[in-house]
Amino acid sequence: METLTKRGRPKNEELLALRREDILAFATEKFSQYGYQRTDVQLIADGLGLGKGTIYRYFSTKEELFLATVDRGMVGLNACITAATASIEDPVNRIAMALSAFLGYFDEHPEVVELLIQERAEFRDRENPTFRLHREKNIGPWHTLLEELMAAGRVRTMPADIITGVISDTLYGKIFTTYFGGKRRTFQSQVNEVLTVIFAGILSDDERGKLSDYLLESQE
Amino acid sequence: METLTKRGRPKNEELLALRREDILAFATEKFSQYGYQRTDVQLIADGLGLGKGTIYRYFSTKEELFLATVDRGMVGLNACITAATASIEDPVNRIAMALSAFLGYFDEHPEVVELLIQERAEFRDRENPTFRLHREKNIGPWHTLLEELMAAGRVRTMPADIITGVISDTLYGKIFTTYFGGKRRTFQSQVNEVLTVIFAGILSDDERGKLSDYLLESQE
Amino acid sequence: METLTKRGRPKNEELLALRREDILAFATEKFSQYGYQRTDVQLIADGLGLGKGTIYRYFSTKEELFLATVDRGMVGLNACITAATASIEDPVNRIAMALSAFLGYFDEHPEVVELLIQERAEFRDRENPTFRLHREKNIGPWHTLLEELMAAGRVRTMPADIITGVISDTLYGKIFTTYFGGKRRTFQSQVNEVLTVIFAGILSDDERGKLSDYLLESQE
Amino acid sequence: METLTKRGRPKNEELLALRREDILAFATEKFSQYGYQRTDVQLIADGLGLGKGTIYRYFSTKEELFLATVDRGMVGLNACITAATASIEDPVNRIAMALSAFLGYFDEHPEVVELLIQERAEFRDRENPTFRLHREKNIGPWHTLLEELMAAGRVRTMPADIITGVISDTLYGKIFTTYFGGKRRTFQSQVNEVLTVIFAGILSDDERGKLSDYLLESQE
DNA sequence: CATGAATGAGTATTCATTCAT
DNA sequence: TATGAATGAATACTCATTCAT
Repeated sequence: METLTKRGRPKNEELLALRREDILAFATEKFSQYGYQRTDVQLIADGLGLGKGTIYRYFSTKEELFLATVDRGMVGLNACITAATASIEDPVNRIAMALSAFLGYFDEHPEVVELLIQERAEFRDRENPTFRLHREKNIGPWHTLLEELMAAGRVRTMPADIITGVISDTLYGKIFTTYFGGKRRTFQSQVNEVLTVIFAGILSDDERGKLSDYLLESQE
Repeated sequence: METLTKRGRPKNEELLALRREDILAFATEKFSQYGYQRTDVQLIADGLGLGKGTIYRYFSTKEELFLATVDRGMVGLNACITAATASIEDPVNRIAMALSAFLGYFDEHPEVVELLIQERAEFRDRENPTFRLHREKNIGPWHTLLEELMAAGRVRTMPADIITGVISDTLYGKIFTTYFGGKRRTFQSQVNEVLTVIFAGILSDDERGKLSDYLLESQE
Repeated sequence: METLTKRGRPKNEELLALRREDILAFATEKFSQYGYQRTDVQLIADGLGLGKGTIYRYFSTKEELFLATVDRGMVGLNACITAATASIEDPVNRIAMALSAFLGYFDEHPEVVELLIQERAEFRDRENPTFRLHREKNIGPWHTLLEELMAAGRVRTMPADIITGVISDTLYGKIFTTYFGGKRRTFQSQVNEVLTVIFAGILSDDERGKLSDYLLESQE
Repeated sequence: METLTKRGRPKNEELLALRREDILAFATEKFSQYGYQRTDVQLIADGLGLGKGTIYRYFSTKEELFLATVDRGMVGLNACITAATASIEDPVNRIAMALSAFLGYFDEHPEVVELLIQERAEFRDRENPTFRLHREKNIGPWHTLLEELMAAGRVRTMPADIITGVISDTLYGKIFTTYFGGKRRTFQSQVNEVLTVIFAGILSDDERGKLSDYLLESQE
């Protein structure tokens, strides 16, 4: 019957989504700034000029709010990698761009690194950490790509998940340790270091000769 | 320290034996089990059969107690690496053994990984995270070693700190991500994966041919 | 009330029918089920398919809504007693029927017992508890009746309000304590127990011999 | 080992019990004054000059504290009845004294009535309401007594639990309804009313003639 | 008229730290 | 010296009520 005579204040879906995004953006900032435990929900509400109850209308617990910020961060990462690699034809270059986009995303959004670390520390017992859910959802095409490159002799033959595993470890290790002690090097040099070592390890002898083609150029 | 000045029979051996080390060992277990925030000092006191006030006689705050457990973990790591590499003559093998000992230490002491993560999450603003203090204290000889290997043409020429940086990132990334989602592979295969990729990246062409010599042998 | 002035077909019979009575009936159920404090207005609105604001259009506060449910319960009690005694000629029988109807009402509507208890607990400071307002409004004719019975020698001579007081206490005591610990006996046996003891106490010696005439018959 | 060398601040059992009693006494006052819900634990702590945490050292939840006050009230009731009936030889008189002591206890401790009502309202779902636990624990000897009186022909023959049930209902009804609307009559006249009606109902014809012997004398 | 989004006062409970014994 | 009783600041979450649409 509601479909016929819509009564009462209509809800504005668009506005709701905007508000949700506003809350997540601000909560991301605060959680990354103070850590999960020390971020009072009141602080978030105040900072947004909202009542605390309003926050709880959108996220029923502080934990849910926090995990939603992590998810948002990973969605952003994925979008960034997709955008960066969309137009790259050459598969090896695609991989290089993906690594670069991955590091670039966290370079531009260090707050997301904090969220990952906080999640790891405070919710260690979660069965499926957010980053892992996203990794599993998005890793498939890269495995396919690597296997094609192996077949074409451009990458050394080995199980694809060893490669993505090491890459993943390296990248996560890098973002964690980088922000562990403050940035020490430029984004560009970080990317090149990773590419230099990892590509040297996985590329076939032929491709290894062209390694410098895949590095970021100095932006003088 | 009592061993020097103690004369006569102490009144209560048993109680004297309960000291810093006992507290730290138990606190390590609990902090890694429940996380920093959720570990009550009371819990630690109870588990040791001590009064809460006694804990505070050894460590003046909970934070100090926690950081002391992290430090204890790093001291243990260093001792482990030193012991593992002490009798190895060949420098490349020493490096391989150090990597192996590093991974092996955290494999045997996953609780120390937790401590590092907890420290990172809860005390992000510390100027000098414990692991970094220890890294800086112990990295020097390895840089020297690498430079000698470069001079001898066994390792590709590049700044030594890039190599140790990548190794460090890889290792930390590995210990973090490994315990992120539960262990996925055996210790041995982890070590070999790391060695395979990293040594392929840093060794000179000659040495790369002998890569398999440095891997752990299957323990069938 | 609409029945007088309504002309033409109302726009939405169904919605008009949802009114005070529907809200009160549902609120009675919920208040008795969860207690005053733990019954959210939202719960009532949801259960009725109404907006929360709509509830507030009928009752300006939660307290007002609650007290209206208690009043409704007492109105129902009164109607029940009136109906049960309307056609009884013999005054002693009328009293027996009134007691029976009283117990019967709460037997059939245990939710009203809850409302009385909740009112007592949550609004103790009200000058005039709902049940008392109704008692005072309806007790007069019973006093008159008792006095006539005393004059006729069928009831022992004593102040009528002592009798109604004890009866009232007994009945309220019974409904409270019955639902205190779950029902323990059948409605019929409860009525007979009360009648046995109370009538034995108030009836004259002559009438006491006929006591069994006033008891409920077994419904085998 | 503690038995030998007792270390640390010794606990003073006596003081602990005193403190517990102080807390219960004050909490009884406040719970009966404001009701369970509206009594802030802070209010109790403040009123006692204690920290809120101290209250929680003695009672781990507000609910536990509250239920302990109810239990304390029932223990007091029992002690009062025991003391009042201890030296009474005549069994019928013992019963009269017990009823009198019961009503007298609640007359002197109206706050306990409030606790019972609050318990009923807020914890309706408890399997064993406090008053019932105590009733069941203490009712046995009274049943025995009544059965002996029946055998001796002093009380009409009927199941003893019907008598104690009606008495219990009447008494609880009286204390509830009395405090429902404020005291209306003196303690003495209440007792006599109850005795008059109930004893008339349960005593044998012989004993009924001596009913006035069991009533409280006017205290001119 | 009807709605439900927004609000924010209100509250039980925890736990690091102190200090009297 | 060792203890553990006492403390009170800190904080997530609820829900009656309002009011813009």
